[in-house]
Amino acid sequence: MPQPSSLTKGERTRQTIIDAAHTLIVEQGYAGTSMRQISERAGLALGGIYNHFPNKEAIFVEVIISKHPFHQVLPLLQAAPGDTVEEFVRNAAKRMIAELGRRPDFIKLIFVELVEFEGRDLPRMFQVIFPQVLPLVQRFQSHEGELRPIDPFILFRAFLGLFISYYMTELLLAGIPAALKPENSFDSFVEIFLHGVIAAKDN
Amino acid sequence: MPQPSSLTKGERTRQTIIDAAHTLIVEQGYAGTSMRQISERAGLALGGIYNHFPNKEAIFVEVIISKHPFHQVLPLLQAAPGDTVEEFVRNAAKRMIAELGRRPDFIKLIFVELVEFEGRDLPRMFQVIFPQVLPLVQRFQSHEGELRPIDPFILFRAFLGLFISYYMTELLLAGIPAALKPENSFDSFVEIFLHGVIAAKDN
DNA sequence: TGAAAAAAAACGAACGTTCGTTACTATTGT
DNA sequence: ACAATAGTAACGAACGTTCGTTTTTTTTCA
Repeated sequence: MPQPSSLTKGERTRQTIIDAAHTLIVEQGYAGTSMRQISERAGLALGGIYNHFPNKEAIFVEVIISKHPFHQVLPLLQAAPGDTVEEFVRNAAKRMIAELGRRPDFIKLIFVELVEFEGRDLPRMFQVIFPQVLPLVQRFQSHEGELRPIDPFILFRAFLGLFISYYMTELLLAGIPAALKPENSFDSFVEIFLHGVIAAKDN
Repeated sequence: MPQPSSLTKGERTRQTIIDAAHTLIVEQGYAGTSMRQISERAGLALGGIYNHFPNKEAIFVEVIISKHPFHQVLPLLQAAPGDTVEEFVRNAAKRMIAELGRRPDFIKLIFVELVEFEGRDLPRMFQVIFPQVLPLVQRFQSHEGELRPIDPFILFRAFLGLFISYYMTELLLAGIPAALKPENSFDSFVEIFLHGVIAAKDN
């Protein structure tokens, strides 16, 4: 019975494999995940996988490319509303952290990439991701007058680093006594970044 | 009679194993490193390792505890000179990035920890590391008057995040066309952080 | 001190298991 | 129909670990 789907069966199975591999690689890393685990989670026989991918590494290259956090986060950031740079930064940061919170495995995929694919596919990843970053940099550039004279690409790096590390430490602190964790960390991070980049008002 | 000043043979071998495992785990991750690789690099027969460690995981727990970057970085930061907060931040950041540059494997060990030991030994790690962080937070606290009213622990998180991510992106950008990389990134990062945290001078 | 006894450490083969991959056959989708 | 997709079984290699044994280091006691 042909399902009312524009996708062919093979394409759907291929996506199932990618999804299964994705959740496994996030939980266990690349070397820690076996083809048998993938086939099991995908509801497929071991041999069947090789109709869709030539080998294990090809699966994970596809996982990292298609599931890369930047695909979801960057457009979200770029579309953040805000006429002033302050509004823009606040909204962009809020969006990013909300998205990271919704998908906690985003960050871990980057780590797996760094740990197990460094020097192999990392340059390729960046060729895919980097062009998407540029429009966001321009978004900073458009507020040039309101900002300190800092290279907009550095602005972007600082922005990303600050809020990714906010999210990371927030994760780490999950196992720490709550008494030590201050409230409103998020707002403080926004404050630090805003004051760090906004030009002093001369009036 | 055991010499109190010199290490016993077993202790020396144990350290050799830890060192070998450390370099391998940084290069390949935990699951990607085999006991045979460790034994080979340590110049030891495969079976000999088990005179010093009960199993593979015990080795890596020891690696992560004894080689954790914070052991080296935190004291360095705490001892950073500077009477004003500006001098302190600048020197501390400089020291940290210099140390990270000298030992590029520091960061990767944290990634391996996060990817492959998450939820297992991470709480224990933090029990070891966290007490070392507190004196550094106090270092920020001592400059309270010069700073915006931000929780000092958040200050510390922002500081670490900003400069670790400076270092990370600097690494990533190694594969990117040099034309896109602005000069003096480091100083810009320091500027952003300083302006972000220093109270506005009222004069 | 120095030989004997004990303990620790190193060895290398072998264990059972799991790994990624392949070959081949059966089934399915279009 | 026939290509695409699924399943089954098997391959050799590598995995972590254990084994009995030998070698080296440390301790004991004259």
